[in-house]
Amino acid sequence: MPIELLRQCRYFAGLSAATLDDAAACAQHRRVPDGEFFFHQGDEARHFYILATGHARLSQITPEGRQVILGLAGPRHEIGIIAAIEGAIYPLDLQAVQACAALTWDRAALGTLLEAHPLLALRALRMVSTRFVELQDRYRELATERVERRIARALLRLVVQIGRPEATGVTVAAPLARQDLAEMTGTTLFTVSRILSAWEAQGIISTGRERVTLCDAPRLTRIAEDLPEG
Amino acid sequence: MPIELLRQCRYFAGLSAATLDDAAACAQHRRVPDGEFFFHQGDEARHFYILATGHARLSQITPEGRQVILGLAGPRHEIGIIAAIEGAIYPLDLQAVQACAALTWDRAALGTLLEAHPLLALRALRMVSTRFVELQDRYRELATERVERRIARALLRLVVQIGRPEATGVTVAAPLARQDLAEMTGTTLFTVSRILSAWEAQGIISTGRERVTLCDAPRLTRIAEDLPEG
DNA sequence: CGGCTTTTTGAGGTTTGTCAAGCATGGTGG
DNA sequence: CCACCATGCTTGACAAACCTCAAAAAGCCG
Repeated sequence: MPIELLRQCRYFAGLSAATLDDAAACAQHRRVPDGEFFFHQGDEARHFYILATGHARLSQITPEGRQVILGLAGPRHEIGIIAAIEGAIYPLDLQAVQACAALTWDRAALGTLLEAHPLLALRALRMVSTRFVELQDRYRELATERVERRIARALLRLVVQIGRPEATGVTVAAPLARQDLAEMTGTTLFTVSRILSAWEAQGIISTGRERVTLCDAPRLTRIAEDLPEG
Repeated sequence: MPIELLRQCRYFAGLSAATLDDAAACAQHRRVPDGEFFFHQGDEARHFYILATGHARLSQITPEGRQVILGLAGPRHEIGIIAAIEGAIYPLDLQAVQACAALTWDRAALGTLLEAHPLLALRALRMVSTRFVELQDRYRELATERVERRIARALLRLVVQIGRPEATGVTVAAPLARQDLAEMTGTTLFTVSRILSAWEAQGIISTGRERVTLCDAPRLTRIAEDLPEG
């Protein structure tokens, strides 16, 4: 079963059976109940995780106590490869927003794996680089776009990343409060509420308590990209 | 001479003489005149650079043509390790803001080096991770801080990174227009101008055309961190 | 000096944040 | 099953931060 998960995640995808076997052999299982933290910002980075079930929030806290959500992770997502680096510390919090199960490797296991399979080091580099580019794009977005478009893009990302298809549209499969969306887009829960209400009135989305369902993706994409109304 | 530069930059610092020799052996030299581009966003990433002299701007362009500056690079800075990854493309522009000289490695040389010295792959991972964390902190800053504090922090970073000590303070050693600071902090040149004028009136900085000198670093730090006036 | 770019400053408008009050929702325990 | 409660959500009024645009001043270079 772990092997299947490895095969499906990007980090191990397409690697040799030997590599997967080695990786699975030294993996451990960990369960984290809803609301609990996998780790905190500032902790020494001892473990690399691959989520099997549940969703978790990647966030930072400002010195003033304000939270910034950098993303949500779901099944098959890799988190904390920084643990491969000696002396590294986690740069953010990872908190379960649902009960989660994950595979995990400690530094020793990771070190052995990377030595035995040098390709894994390049994969790690590629993974971090990819994340870096994504973050860079979001930095640009935050620096140049208005709130409505930022929320539109955040929602589209969430739907792609952790969406669950339903009769009326695609629902974000993790609990998602207005406050969460605000902390993802650098705005306030009030502004998010106003914008979601407006979209709901136009039939673009349907919402509920901690729930957002995207009904008209093309329309939201037009808002996100500022294309002409079709 | 190249070896000396390698020894001083973070990526190669502390590595064995054999590694440095190998790296120097396959390095090439490149000069880039003021205003020209090392590479463009979207180009296939073929080269890794270490700047020897001059300063260069890391920037992105939005689809609407608005520029966002992600940082300035100076001597000893490493840029484009992403070239180690097959098929990667540069995620940003690198443009000389002064005449620059750099050491550069192409993908083939980089591949050979990384294979011969596996530590270099982990170093690369560490470097990208460090940059990632820095970017993440700036993302948080942009999401939560007001303009004045963002400009204060940007200026403090520039002074640390590429500052040149002078009689009256520390000057940012690259040409730095109000527009540049605006594009670094997600605001407009008008707002930057107003804020710099206010700081100059208080004796915190002194400015000129495309020049900023920090005179009272503790005071600017208090603005950046929102500490009480001392 | 003359022409170019950069910078300053002002006036006015828009977006967005702040705060207060009340409403909806979903779970819980009687 | 229903009342209750905690939590999340909505909406309004207002204020503040910031942007936009215009015009003119200042600095630099030939």
